Amino acid sequence: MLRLTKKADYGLMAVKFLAERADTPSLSAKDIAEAYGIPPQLLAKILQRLTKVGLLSSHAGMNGGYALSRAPEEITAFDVIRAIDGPLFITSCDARPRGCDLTDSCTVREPLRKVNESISEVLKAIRVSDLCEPEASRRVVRSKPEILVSLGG
Amino acid sequence: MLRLTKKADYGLMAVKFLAERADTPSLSAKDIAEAYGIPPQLLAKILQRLTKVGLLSSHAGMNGGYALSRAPEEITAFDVIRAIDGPLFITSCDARPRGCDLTDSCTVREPLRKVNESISEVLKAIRVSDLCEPEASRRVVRSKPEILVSLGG
DNA sequence: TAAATATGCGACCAGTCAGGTCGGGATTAC
DNA sequence: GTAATCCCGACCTGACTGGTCGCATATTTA
Repeated sequence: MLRLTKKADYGLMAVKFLAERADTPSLSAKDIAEAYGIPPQLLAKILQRLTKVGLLSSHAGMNGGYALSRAPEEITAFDVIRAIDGPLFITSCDARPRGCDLTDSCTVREPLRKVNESISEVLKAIRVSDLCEPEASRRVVRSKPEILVSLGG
Repeated sequence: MLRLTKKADYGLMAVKFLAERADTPSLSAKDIAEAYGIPPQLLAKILQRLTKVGLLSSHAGMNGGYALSRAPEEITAFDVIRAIDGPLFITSCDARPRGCDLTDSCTVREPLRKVNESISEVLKAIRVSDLCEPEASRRVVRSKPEILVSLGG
């Protein structure tokens, strides 16, 4: 499995959409939802969450809507996903309260934590601006902090 | 979120356990479950799955149990996780039937698929033998196929 | 100022799924 | 033949995801 939620997908799509239309003063949740055919009210909640963490700026009222509050180069996939899905933990143990019952006996926690970090780095290496690139420019992003998996310590 | 299931955790723990005791002729599901305090019946099902895909070999009857069917160096975390959790898809769309409704409009699928591959590579770079290393030898595994995230193509 | 359009937010609901249990059948050692 | 073990499908339950509803608030415009 290891999949992220549909909400995160929607969030990424919306952010990309906003980035591509940075010139447009403000786009409403409805606009974006219609563009992709996703439930407007659901997307609304997602956008609200992204606004709350400061990735988007919002404007209520007529002709209101959302806009990126930072440049597309300054926002990573990691930012978006974490804002929506919460902190990502590859081990189900780490998902809250002081570890699972096996905290003591679990022997694969530590190595997996490292894997977790690697994945985070991969996601952090992807900027929203990367998502927007026209298909022509097939850039290859070498994930900046080279992926290391350090085991046993 | 983006976490793998508890079952996968258990599976990894069990495989590690078996690798560390390769000398022991055969270890039962009960043995392993008790060692870690995990539900025996649940672990049993997990081990059966791992057997089915050929990672473990089983032996019924008294003094029966499980053993790795390959050397610990020949089994990766990816193998174990995929056997238990199924193919890993970071996008919730890819999780089955011919993509979601948005297959056409979804614009982040392709980039995320690349992320998916990167994560797979990370997991493939982790061998069971790596999990077993005594804490002393703090090896650093440079994930072999250098992680590339190629976008827009 | 009233209407229309937006965001903000909490409550709620239904379906899915992960984690776990139960029970019965087949194998093998002693 | 009996005990230990693997094998396997059915089932249950609680949590969570995806989605909806309704209301309050903000802002523009006529």
